[in-house]
Amino acid sequence: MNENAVFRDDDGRALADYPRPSVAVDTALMTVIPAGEGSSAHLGILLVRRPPQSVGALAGWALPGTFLHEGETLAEAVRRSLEVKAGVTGREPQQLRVFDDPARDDRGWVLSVAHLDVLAFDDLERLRESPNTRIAALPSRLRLPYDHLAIIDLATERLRLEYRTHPDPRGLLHESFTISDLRAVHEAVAGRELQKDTFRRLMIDELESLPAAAEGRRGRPAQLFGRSERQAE
Amino acid sequence: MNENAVFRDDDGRALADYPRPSVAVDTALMTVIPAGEGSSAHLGILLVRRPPQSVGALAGWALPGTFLHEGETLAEAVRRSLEVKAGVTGREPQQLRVFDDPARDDRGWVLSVAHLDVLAFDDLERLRESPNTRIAALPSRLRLPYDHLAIIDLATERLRLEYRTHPDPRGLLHESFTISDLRAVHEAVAGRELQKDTFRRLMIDELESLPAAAEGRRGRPAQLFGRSERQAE
DNA sequence: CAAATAGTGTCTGTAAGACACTATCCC
DNA sequence: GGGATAGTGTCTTACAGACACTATTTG
Repeated sequence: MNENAVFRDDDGRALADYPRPSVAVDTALMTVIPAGEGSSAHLGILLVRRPPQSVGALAGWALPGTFLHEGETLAEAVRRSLEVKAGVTGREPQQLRVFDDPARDDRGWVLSVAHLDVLAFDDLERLRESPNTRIAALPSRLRLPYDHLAIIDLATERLRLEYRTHPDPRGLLHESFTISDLRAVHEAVAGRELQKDTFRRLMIDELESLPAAAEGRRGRPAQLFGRSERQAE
Repeated sequence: MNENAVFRDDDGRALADYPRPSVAVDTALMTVIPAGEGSSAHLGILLVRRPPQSVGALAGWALPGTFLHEGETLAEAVRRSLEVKAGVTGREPQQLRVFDDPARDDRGWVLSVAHLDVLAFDDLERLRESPNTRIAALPSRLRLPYDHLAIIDLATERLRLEYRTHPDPRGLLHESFTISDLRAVHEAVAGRELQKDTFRRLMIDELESLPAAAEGRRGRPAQLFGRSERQAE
């Protein structure tokens, strides 16, 4: 501890003199919803039902969030909020930006640090029965409170950047997959169709081929790939 | 105000129940120091002298920063700290990230939101006489407190990204300049030499040529350019 | 003239995009 | 064989990087 600077800031005022804001975290937990009948794979976002006492004029769904506790890092607060509110274990929450409009929350002075986290759809399957969570397809027409729509936009943009140059940096696929599987994920993230030949040549160097082919599908069986070490870069 | 949710969070606890962190801003105000005798143009960072009561084991220089005041946005706090600590008017503070290690500041629980801002060297000239500020060349061997070295690295990286694809997004040059001037700035930001022919062809489409040539220099006079509208993109 | 800097012509290698073809499975 | 999907050959275009040349000034 610094003996000279007993809780004083650079301006010489004691820290306790300043009013302090509440600091919250809000998380866009994104996933790729697999293709169903008539729909191709698409982005999804985890929403949680807001408890009755905090429901205002807006709809009852929101991004999971919580207030930062003392002695806790932001990432820890994000993981805690995902666990408590949705029973989901997050992975690598990544900061997007701080929302700092002093009037953004009518409950008081609340800063919110927006985060992005990503989980494979399988890991979210268990939420299917819970009435307090949902996975909404994007773009969503739901009305969300605070800056949550802006957070989702930022998160989508960040995710697109990450997937633009790497096969599966966030682990949306599991141990083995075909290049078609991977392309479906990329098309969902990018929000547009990708050419199969160009895509293959772009990704093939960063994948590790497995000694097996996909089974039980139509057409010529495809080579299976795994995540190579290079993906971490 | 929301009548139903009288200062309660989503978990039903009153906001006042939670201890709140102090929130600070720290700013990497960067510039490009023009070429002198024997040295080419290079990046510089504004440092301010820390007042005696806050000086700990580390050296007496730090990035300018302050605590966030009530009712203030982060950008406003950044501008205020630049004005108060260095007499400088900042431009467009941009968030880099939140430093959130609970133990990062031994004065207490302090989150710091790191920012990047940029000023042309001319606008910093007036600081020359002040003993409480300095513009340090980068990379600096100074020992700085807290996470300030990490902030500078982040800021440098961000600046490189911005200048990689645009002529002068942050206004490091004034109304008119030659492509050589512009290249000197880019070499300072990138930290390496750039080829003059490739650089010219990369930038020329985003510049607006002025009906004049540079005077008072050696060699063939160069065309002058201004910032075109496209630079805002 | 020489020195110095501005600006251009042009070749090379790489890579994305696009089209068309071949390959191999299931029914 | 027909349908479906996997995978490749190859052409075009674009563009960064590099080298060498020409252009225009000052001293």
